[in-house]
Amino acid sequence: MPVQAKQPDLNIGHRLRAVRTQERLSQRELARRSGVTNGLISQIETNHSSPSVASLKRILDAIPMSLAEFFGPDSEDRGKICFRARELLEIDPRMVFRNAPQAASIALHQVGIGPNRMLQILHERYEPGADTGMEKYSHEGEEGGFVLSGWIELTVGDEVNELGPGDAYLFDSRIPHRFRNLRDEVCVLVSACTPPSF
Amino acid sequence: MPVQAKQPDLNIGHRLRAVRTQERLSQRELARRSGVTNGLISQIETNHSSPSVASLKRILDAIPMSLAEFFGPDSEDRGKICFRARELLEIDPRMVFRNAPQAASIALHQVGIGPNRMLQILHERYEPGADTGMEKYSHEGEEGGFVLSGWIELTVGDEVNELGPGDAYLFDSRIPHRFRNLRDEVCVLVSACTPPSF
DNA sequence: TAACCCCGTTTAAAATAGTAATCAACCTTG
DNA sequence: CAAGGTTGATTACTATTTTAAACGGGGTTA
Repeated sequence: MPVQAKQPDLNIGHRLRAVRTQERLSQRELARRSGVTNGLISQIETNHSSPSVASLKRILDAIPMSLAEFFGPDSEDRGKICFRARELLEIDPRMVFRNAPQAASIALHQVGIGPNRMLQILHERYEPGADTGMEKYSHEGEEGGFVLSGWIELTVGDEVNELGPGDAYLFDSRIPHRFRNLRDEVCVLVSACTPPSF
Repeated sequence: MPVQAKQPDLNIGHRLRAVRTQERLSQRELARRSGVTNGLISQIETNHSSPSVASLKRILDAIPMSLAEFFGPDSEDRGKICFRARELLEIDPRMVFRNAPQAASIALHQVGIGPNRMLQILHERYEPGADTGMEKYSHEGEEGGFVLSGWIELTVGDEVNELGPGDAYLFDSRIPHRFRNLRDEVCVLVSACTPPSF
């Protein structure tokens, strides 16, 4: 039986071993939980066999970890953890919303500084009349938020809604979208996107 | 040859057909570009065969699309975008914080339902004395949040901080962490993590 | 109608993934 | 040191994927 490395670029074996050991599981224990044999896990981790996605899913389900997570990018860096209210990074809205008619009346405060994060959290404040303009489309990922006070009109694709306190949103960043404050009252919200788009 | 559906839950076939047709490619054309046979693509799309990850990768490379993208949230699915305050999904804190001494006094409301999202946004409410317990370590990704009112003690690794209104945090989910409300006042915050861990 | 070109599906053979069992090596504990 | 437990790796054997080549259908053109 010739033994040969099958997928040098797609190192499933290394990744699987990494997640398994991080979970402090033995091959046998993971095999028991996932319903495959320990031999298979050994072969996968040593790249002696390239699993079917069905098998890989069964194994990851026992972690549990999604296939998307498994194939996703390794997060690496660390940095500051806590940020005081006045430490938040103020961001110029005109740098973000290029063609916004009323960008000046938007205040953005970002949690953390590094561009190397997977998650970007913003405190956003929209004065009456504030308008981001229709953003063509940003990068892959998702964007969501939670309205704290006031009202904001959110346009995503051809869907339009006005959200109030306690309301929230979540959408695919690739769809063109726009935020507008139509009311006389300031609107405040907390948003998050992944990965950072600016 | 008995024909049977193999993976009803993990509908690779449907997904692959979706991305292929969106690329305006025929099975044969995609087969030519990826180096597999058109028959295989047909069988995968009809769920008559469950591909190895190696095969799936070869096919996706010809799109091109990463495995993470492929298994990520459906780029096509019509997820809801806006969620009214009372539509938020209430989550049982005991399901999230397994060994929490005071999990019952934590209220969690999630934006969106699907487990297939890249971004999980939560509205969290900690009663006085609430405690998540030290979470051993969750999965890869980042976690961040923004304190709206009250005070919360956040322990990440060996770093301890108490955060108040306007303060925020952001850290690597793999580091053990804990939230505790030491005060007499309710603490409310909005958090986000990527990717979803539950 | 026939001849052609594309499409997606199906079929028998070849290649490979997956199983069950065994192996040697490493800890513990007595 | 020996017994009993664990670990990860390896081996024949079986089940499944994957290939290569057909099949049947729907257009277009002559």
